[in-house]
Amino acid sequence: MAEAEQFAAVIVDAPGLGALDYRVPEGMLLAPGDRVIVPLGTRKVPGIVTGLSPVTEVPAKKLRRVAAVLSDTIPLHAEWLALTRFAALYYQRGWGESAVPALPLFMRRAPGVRHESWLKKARAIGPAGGEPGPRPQLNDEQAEACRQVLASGGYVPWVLFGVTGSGKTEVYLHLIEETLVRDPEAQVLLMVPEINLTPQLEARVRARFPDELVVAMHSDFPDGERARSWLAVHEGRARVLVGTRMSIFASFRKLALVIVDEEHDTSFKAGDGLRFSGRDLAVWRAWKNRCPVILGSATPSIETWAKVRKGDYKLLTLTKRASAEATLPAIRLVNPNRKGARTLLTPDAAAAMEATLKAGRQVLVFLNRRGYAPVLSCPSCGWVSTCRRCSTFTVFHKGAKRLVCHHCGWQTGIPPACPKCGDPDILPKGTGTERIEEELAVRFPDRRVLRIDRDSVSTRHEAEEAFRRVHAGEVDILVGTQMVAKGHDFANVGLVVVLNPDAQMLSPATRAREQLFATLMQVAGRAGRAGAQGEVLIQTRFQDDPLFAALARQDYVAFADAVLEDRRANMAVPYVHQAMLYAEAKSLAEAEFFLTEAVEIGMREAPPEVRIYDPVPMPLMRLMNVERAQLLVEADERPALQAFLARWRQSLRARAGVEWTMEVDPLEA
DNA sequence: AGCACGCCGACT
DNA sequence: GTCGGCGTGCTC
Ligand SMILES: [Zn+2]
Ligand SMILES: [Zn+2]
Repeated sequence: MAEAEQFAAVIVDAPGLGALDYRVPEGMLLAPGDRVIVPLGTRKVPGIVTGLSPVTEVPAKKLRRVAAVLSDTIPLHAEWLALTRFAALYYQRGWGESAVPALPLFMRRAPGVRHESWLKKARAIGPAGGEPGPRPQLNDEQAEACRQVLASGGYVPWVLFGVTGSGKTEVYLHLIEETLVRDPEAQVLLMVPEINLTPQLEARVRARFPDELVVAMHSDFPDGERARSWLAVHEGRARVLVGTRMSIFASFRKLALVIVDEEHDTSFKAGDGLRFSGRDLAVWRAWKNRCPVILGSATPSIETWAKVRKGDYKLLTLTKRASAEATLPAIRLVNPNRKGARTLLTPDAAAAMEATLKAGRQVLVFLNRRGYAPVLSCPSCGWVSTCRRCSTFTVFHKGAKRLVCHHCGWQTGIPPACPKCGDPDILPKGTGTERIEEELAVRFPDRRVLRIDRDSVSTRHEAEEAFRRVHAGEVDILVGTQMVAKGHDFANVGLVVVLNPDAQMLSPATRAREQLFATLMQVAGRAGRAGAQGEVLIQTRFQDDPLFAALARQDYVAFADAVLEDRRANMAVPYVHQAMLYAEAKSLAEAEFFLTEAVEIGMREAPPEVRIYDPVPMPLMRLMNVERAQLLVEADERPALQAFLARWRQSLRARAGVEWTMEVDPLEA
């Protein structure tokens, strides 16, 4: 006897399309969450079943049939469908656009001939085995933090606030252990900011839980490996997932704890595609799963701190450095050399370096600028080296003998003379790590200087080798960018010199100050961790700025409270909510024209509480020969903004030659 | 997003 | 006369 006809609602990765109805062929068994292959126009595309119904509104002649169901594993869980749907609504995209690309390619392709054997191999991975690694005794603060979290029930967002070296990781490991013990099916997500920190932490987690399957996920993984981890988590075999922001879209069978390490790190925010915040989605996911979420940081982001102050997030504080003999470094502020001086390095800094080196300790010189000089320029006519494709300078790299665009990678050779006036005396202007390295080699001829930045160590292996040399004492002076601030402890560094924080002090970006504070706290944490007190010498002409006073006391709370007060007074984020509309075109005029039209449409649709600003060129106006403009939209209340965006997005009409995207909660506004 | 359809400029 | 440029619109 023939069964009643059934229709499947299927989401696909195409903009502006909702769920599409398809006929379910007789004999095909479908459930919500099943991955399918469906015809779309002339193509066959992957899709996800979101519902099944005996009726449809779609006219019969339009209806087509589901081509195949990918039945190699259990359907996607309802919680995962809810997550991707929320992300789509919140970040203003189609459901299919958030859900389908979140699956590894392997999980959205019709199975090939080797599919079965791959699955068998993928499912064969098991725990590391061996003896569990050491379980250090928790100090009373760590123990109290764990006690509070474990005594709580259901959804509670916690901020684990602790300085570098206060033992946050040990708290994570303890909470993970307890979570896994309490429920044999429970799974944990541990998110970390950067790929190069993943293997380190992954190894530590694996060593601690040798009898459990611990898997990793990050964008450097080839798809096969990503799919293997994905499947292990989806099927509930993996108990712990360690990964970067993309891992927030993993499908969990029973998520029982979410941890976001270094939650203030900007890498949790996706810069292209669906511009989601991995940290914010982590909080949503914990809420949905009625489980705790831990946001760990020595310098929480200002939006997170606002939630602590409001009482939305609960605070756990670790004040003690785990190694008892470690003391806070002494912070000393000195005036920078006057503008136009030959070098960035002040006599004060040089003298302090001399003393530290004499005492047999290492020096870390911090400068957040790669290359020899940010630009090459002609003193006679004012010519400056610029990128052919972007509206920016090309950076002078002396060793490589190239001028390089740090935004698009375009390069060119060093011109022998000024291309404009022929003057042969073109000069590097400003200072990067390469130049400092050169200067220090001259100034300290019998000291060994090592530079660590993305140019000097491009592979993970090279980076490890460089850090090994520092640890082994084969280096006296270490010159580095951001790269040295994160994750690595240098036990014998007695002095940190911060050459030019004023570059960031002068930045107009809203978040520049708090990011600088976080960076300085991090580099300061590199000094004095092996008993003797370390020193941090900062060259700045903003010595009265409360930022440095707070830094000297390592007082994040005072700093963050002051920032919040300022933001409230100026009605800035996080007290207002923002979205940005970006337009890209061959010319700035076209991009701005699109946005001007968008403003007109918006003005008709916006309720009074939504404020629409004027279109302006993006800070980097031209990138890769594409010119860009942006438009800021703001509201005091989130729901008003979201409702407006949803409607506005539908009204924006495509224009030939103009690409547009929307970003909710932009980092830069 | 793809992909087809369609309407105008320049080549065999 | 058709080859291909991309502007426009549709996909259950
Ligand atoms: Zn010149
Ligand atoms: Zn460029």
